[in-house]
Amino acid sequence: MALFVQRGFDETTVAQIAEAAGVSQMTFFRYFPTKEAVVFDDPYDPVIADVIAAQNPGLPAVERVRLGLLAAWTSVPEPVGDATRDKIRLIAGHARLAAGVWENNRRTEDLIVEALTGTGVGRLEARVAAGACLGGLTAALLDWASEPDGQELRERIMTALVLMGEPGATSRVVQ
Amino acid sequence: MALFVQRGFDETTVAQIAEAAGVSQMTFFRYFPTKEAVVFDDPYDPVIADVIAAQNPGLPAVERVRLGLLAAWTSVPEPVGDATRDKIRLIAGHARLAAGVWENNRRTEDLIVEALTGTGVGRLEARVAAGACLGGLTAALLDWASEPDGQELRERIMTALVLMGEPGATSRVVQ
DNA sequence: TAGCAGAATGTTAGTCTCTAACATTCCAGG
DNA sequence: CCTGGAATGTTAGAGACTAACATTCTGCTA
Repeated sequence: MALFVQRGFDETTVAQIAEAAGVSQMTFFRYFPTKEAVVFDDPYDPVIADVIAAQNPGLPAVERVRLGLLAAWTSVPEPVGDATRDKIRLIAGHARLAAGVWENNRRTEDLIVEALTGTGVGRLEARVAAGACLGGLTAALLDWASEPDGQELRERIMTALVLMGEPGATSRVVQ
Repeated sequence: MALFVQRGFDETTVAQIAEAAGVSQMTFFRYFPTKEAVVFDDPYDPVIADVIAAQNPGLPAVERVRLGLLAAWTSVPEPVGDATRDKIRLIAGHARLAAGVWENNRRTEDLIVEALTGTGVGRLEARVAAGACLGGLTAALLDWASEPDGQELRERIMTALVLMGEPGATSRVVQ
């Protein structure tokens, strides 16, 4: 990550990473399936599915996902150091990496879809709801990273999730 | 595209494509910057921005984007042949290509953001609105391709856009 | 019609990511 | 000590893409 931040993603070769780590190129690929994987090593969050499933089933699917994500983010502590910010900034400034975020989001999307269809929501509706909310969330994330100032990430995400809904609807969140 | 559909994207080499086209490998790269570019050669739609800008400025940004896209899709004729369906199916079944859709969506997202901020919407709000709506739309598109049956694409997209909004709000569309 | 300029295409050689097959070193337990 | 498995290394190669340079093709002019 240090090399990426310093010289850029494309400009850093796997050979250089391996050398900096005092290891052979082969060993690098045994730990990371691809060069991109170094950037996308986020732990995956199964809590999200549970929180979404817990939202009021009487609401439209989009609202349940939105309120669920909102609830999930309020309970998560702000773990954002410079490293995370650098990482997201790196991603935001690189079209190929930014697209790569979606390879990761897909797992989360599937998880959300599963949680929704399990409670009787139609498949298309579930997919659209998940895709829309993750789309808004990701846009906010990348937007946050592109800014020089240091506003809190969580606050920004919360704002984004609120912006996505009808005014006043946030009072229906189930923790 | 025929080779991709027949043997798969990863299994088809540029050398094979070039040979099938009766051309050298070098010439291939002079027409397509990357192998992926063969799949993503959609013409870009500047109409979208105009239609979105035309929506009622009193509504929240997400609603304006949503209703704008809805209006844009109703006016577009259904141009979906087998070729298009094959293409989308190919993308939907390949994680890397599916993520690549977002490299394309980015242009559209920027266009929408520009249209919104031009009428006084805040940048974050505009980005989130655009990201969310494109997220839902893309989810519907990929979901459509993954199905065996032949429901109309436009109908599917319309349904998706309606599902994203509050019930009854669609009456506010401005053509 | 000959010839010329520029566009299109080809050749060659190379870099870089990633894979596979096989060899080597390291380390814990018997 | 020594032995078996894990971690690491070496070598060779496929495949996407780039750069420098050579060649052919095409349309236009003298």
